Amino acid sequence: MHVTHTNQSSRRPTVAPMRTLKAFQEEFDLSTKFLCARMFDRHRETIRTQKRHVAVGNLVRITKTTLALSNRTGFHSMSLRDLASESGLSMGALYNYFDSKDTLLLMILGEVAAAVKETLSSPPQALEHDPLNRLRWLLETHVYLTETMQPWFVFAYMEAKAFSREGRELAVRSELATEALIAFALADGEAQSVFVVDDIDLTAAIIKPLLQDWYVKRSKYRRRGVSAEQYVRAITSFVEAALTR
Amino acid sequence: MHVTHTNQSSRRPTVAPMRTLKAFQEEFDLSTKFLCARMFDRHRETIRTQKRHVAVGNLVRITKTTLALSNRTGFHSMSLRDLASESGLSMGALYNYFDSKDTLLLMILGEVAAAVKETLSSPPQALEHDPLNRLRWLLETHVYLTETMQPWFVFAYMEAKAFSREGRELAVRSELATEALIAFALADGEAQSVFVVDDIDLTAAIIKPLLQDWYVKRSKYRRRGVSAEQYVRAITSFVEAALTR
DNA sequence: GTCTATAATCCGATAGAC
DNA sequence: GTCTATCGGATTATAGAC
Repeated sequence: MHVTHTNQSSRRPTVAPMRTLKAFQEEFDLSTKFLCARMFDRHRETIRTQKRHVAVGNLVRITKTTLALSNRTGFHSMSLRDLASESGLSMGALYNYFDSKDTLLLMILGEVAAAVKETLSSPPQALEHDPLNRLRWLLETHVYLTETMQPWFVFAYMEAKAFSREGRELAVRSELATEALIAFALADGEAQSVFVVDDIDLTAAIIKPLLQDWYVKRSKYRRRGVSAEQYVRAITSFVEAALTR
Repeated sequence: MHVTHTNQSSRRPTVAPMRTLKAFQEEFDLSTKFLCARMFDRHRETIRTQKRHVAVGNLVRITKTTLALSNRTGFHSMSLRDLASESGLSMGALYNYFDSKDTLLLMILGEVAAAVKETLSSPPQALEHDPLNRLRWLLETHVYLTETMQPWFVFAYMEAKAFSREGRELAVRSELATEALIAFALADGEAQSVFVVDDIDLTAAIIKPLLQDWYVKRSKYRRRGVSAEQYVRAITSFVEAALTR
């Protein structure tokens, strides 16, 4: 483990040691199995199968297949017959886990929103008065989070608009929350003269797409051999150069 | 008309006068009517209606309705019945203009790709050896282009993956072309010591989402009262601050 | 709890009248 | 050129056997 040398007096504080993707994944369990277990707990009353290990196992198969098929051609064009045959369950069995196709969508969206909230809203205490490193932590954690749950985030990004008002609002709220966290770090940095920011909200708004591109265009970066760590470094140095004059 | 004062010796060259959105729209005719007229010319052999003004008028109604319905819930979930009733044409009449739903998708994608190519591949001659202002021109022109054709670009962005290999490849090629234009300006600026760029392709790749966010998240910026001109200024100063140390 | 079989509906596409 | 009517097939959702 490295030791952080913060040097507030120099114009360019030293870089806090970056977590690796692996370290992040050891800190937060975001495995499909774990996420589906939470999904089961959250929808116990509507899921007819009550044996926990059976239900969770089937939810894993349902979720994995749904994400795979939807991210190829869209949730609406995925038929429940395809989902049934690809996941190894029957049509009738599927309806033990959700009462409509829309509900399935909302169950997945719900877990994405919950993961964002849980992961991003607890920055380390030590960074409370250190806006530069809090921004770094935010960018890094977001990239690692979306890297770990990539198919989930692509799904949420592409399909949120397609269904009920409830789904759309969930997505909008989640997105605005992330932007608010960025804006907060920017405002703090501005107040401490660490950053030079003209319009805080607008700047936060244009930092956001840098985070989204990582999972939306994941295949592009994979083709070019860019790792999550490299991407974090790239956007971090880009953003910091833009914010510190 | 303003006169451009380029001052290559100073570290921060003076800003070239920015076109307004209106000036751009007077330079390029990107009205739905004009785009549908080109669409008619390009598909004359498969469109059964031969009277030009009739065909173009109906293509306008078809296109406008398709973009409106698709951008709300996705192209695949828009039924041809919805398209017929909303556009005021009958199911049968629609099939005079395309032979399948996929063809309709490709017709729209084709006009988007053509508009990108035509608009972005002819930067003013005066900017040939001026990477800073060529980058500015590129960002500005892209924002104005996508502002003018916003529903078209959202459609291309969201639906390209959903259909045939042909449609996907069209979208990927068009996207990479834009990225190459950015990369070219960056490489040029690096060679002239105007920019400091570590990894040219990666930097170009992360500038791209700044351009896409303008049309993908258009409603967010509308809600906040951000104009196209303001957005251009925001991303231009952000990018330039990041590139010039 | 899961399966098979089927109901009820909606879809893209076409044929033929006008 | 456009409309109405209709075909074959696919879709979501359910009923009932095991």
